[in-house]
Amino acid sequence: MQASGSQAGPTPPATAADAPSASRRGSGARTRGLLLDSARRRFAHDGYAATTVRDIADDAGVNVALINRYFQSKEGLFEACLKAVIDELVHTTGAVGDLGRAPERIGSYAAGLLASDDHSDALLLLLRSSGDERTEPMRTGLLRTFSERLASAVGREAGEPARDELLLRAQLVLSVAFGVTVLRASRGLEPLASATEQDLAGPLSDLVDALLTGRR
Amino acid sequence: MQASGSQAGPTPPATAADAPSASRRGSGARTRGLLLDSARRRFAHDGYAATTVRDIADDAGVNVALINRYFQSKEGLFEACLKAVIDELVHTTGAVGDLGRAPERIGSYAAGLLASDDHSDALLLLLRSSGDERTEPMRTGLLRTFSERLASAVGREAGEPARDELLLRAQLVLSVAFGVTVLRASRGLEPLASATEQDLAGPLSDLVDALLTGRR
Amino acid sequence: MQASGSQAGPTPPATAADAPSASRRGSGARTRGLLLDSARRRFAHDGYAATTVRDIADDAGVNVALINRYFQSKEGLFEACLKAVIDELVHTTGAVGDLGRAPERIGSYAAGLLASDDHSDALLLLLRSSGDERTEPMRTGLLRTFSERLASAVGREAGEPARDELLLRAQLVLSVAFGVTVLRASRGLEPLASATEQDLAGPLSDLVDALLTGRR
Amino acid sequence: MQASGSQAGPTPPATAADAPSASRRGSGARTRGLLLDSARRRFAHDGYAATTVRDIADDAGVNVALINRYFQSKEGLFEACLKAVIDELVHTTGAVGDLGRAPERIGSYAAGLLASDDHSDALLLLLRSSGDERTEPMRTGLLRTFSERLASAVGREAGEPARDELLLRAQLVLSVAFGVTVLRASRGLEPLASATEQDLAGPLSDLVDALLTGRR
DNA sequence: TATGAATGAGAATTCATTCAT
DNA sequence: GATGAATGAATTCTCATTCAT
Repeated sequence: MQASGSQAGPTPPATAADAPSASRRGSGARTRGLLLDSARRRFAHDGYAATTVRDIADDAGVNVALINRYFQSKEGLFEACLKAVIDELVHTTGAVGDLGRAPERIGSYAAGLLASDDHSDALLLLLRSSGDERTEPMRTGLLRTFSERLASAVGREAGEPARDELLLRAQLVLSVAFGVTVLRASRGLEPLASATEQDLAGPLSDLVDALLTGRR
Repeated sequence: MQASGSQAGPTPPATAADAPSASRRGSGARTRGLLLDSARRRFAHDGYAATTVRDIADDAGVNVALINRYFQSKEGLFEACLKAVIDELVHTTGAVGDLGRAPERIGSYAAGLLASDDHSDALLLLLRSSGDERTEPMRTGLLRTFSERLASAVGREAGEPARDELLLRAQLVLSVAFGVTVLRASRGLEPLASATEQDLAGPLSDLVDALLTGRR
Repeated sequence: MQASGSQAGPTPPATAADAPSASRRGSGARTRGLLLDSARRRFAHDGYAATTVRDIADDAGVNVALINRYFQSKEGLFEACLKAVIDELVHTTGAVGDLGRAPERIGSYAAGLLASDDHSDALLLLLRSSGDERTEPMRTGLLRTFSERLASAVGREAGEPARDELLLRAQLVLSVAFGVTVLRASRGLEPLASATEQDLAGPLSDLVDALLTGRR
Repeated sequence: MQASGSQAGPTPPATAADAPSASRRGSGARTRGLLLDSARRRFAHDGYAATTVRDIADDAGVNVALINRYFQSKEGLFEACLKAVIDELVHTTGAVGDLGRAPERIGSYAAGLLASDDHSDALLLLLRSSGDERTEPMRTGLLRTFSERLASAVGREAGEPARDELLLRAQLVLSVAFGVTVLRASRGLEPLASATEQDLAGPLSDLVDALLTGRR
């Protein structure tokens, strides 16, 4: 579920032959989308500083100068990616509230998230920084939102520990998500690296259960 | 537990008052150590590409050219940091085996690790890459070692689940460690950002308990 | 006979008046040519190590970064110069075979070669090395070709001495060419430094005659 | 016949164990000599700019800083080499006058010169420049002296051509010497590269004969 | 809208030289 | 006299960005 459509296999070079129709008129939006897609992948995997605008443009099969045309700057492109990712995640995780307090439902929801390449990239991107302080609040805001949703999804429940304690525990759940993403991105640590959604669902449910629905 | 002493806050400019005596002869080792220290911090927090050799040298209060003198290249310095960190962690986590199967002991041990700035930097560094493929095996090797130790620390126990399942669960515990480190590095996500060792110990013990020892 | 035209005195700064029109689109080849020209002169006269890419770019009236754009590296530019020079010389000296055995024809041909600034630069460049071993065969190959042509131009003749002896003598003729070039480059050794083509033709014919055709 | 004694094989690394006696006192002169020797070789073969003071010091088995101690600067060391070489050559070639007008004597004398590694280095060094204009006159002076000696060695003779014409021819003889040296330094052009003194003597005599003792 | 060409700032690295034992 | 340590000036190269078609 990328910002803009197309894209089947991973990192499609998007050759010029891709768009035989609509040669000029209105092709701007398409180009913009292609750039957003490849930028997200590059930024997520290599980090902001290690990514070259030329890398991105080449991946998108598009001239470099167009990055500045459509996004003003590399920084601007990064921000656009971040915004897109945040929107996506806010939307996707809106469902968390509906999951109710059942830990295994949260667990398998998380497992699904982590097993998808697209969502992995999204999480990864949230950990990347361009060095610009302005984007920090965006990132932190999303994390806060997310952990609050998670806390309140189970918070009505039982023992009702101190709010902060519950929030901390929710953030630990979040930590697992990021930790798994980050370790899986390293490629090479088996069995985690190639664990399927099914492999992850069980352990994650246990984990959520232990942290949030706490006896103790 | 850095290579060379001092170091309290982040990036100490190494004022002249740091070491008033022993000015030239034989001061090489000290300089090397200062560079390793500031490099570790910079690489861990900003990543390899975003870190400038000048940043590092300035932090260490030392001439830039000395980086090449002592480490051949920026890349060489990074590798040296990685090696140091790995040695440290292998050593530190050697104790894991002795922790026995008690989850709360593992939990509070992990809490101590995560609360220390030095160890946070170490974990963070493990996630950074200079782009050189040669360092990948070092990283992965440590992670493998670590997760195996963790698995076998509890493996003797009871039900003895399939080795891979246990390993996966151990790697999920590792994931939390990395996830927490990565989120805490963002600064700004409260209460996680300023949680103390005590705050973390409880939830982490629950987590370890659920993942490793647990009924399942 | 340079890659691109103009060029009278040494190091022409390529004033704006050089090419007022055709400002951007498609000007790449021209720029490449300007760089090749100034590089050849600089490398030939100052040697590889003593030549700065900035020198070359300034001589060509062009931004330094374009050297890397068009030739990848300083080394790449050097190699390109070498290739161009070799092609030129192989072509130019193809005529040697046609000169037949008449020594005065070879002598005056050589005189013409040595008196031309462009060809001097070509010979000089053949003596320069960037330190890269890969270019050695190119150089030696040309010298071999050249001396063989020279040898066989007269070889059909008379006594037909041992092939090696003849080749050695041909290489001595080559040596004179390089020696003269090298000494003339020093500027300051009169009358050699400012000897004209006519001044050189006679002595050189005698020399060729003595070495190659000769009674012996 | 190097500037300072010792030195058996080519490029002896001169290990510290070389001088077991006279540990300190008076070792300065020795060090100076070692440096001059290795500098000459390096400068001759690699050129001034491509040679690092560290190369030289390492070859000599001596600390780098001593170059500045004894010769003030890299430039100073180069000048010292040049002076030494010039003195040597002025002395050695003083004999030319005595050779009389017999071309074969001059030829075989030249052959001896070219076949010796030491003298090759000397000639090579004369073609190297540090970029400092001050050394130009030294070089040119020697060349002038030498060609005049050569001219007057045969000048008394017969036809007595115009002085300039004779001088030019003498300089062409010089050119062969430099040309051969330069081509032999390239290593790889056979048979010239490994021609012995005997191989060279004959052709060179012919050449000298044709150029200087000219019928014509 | 798109593109090749050009630019300038900044990065790592090398190197001659100087300092302080 | 000799040496390891340190320094600052250069040099090559990369890269985001802007220009002119």
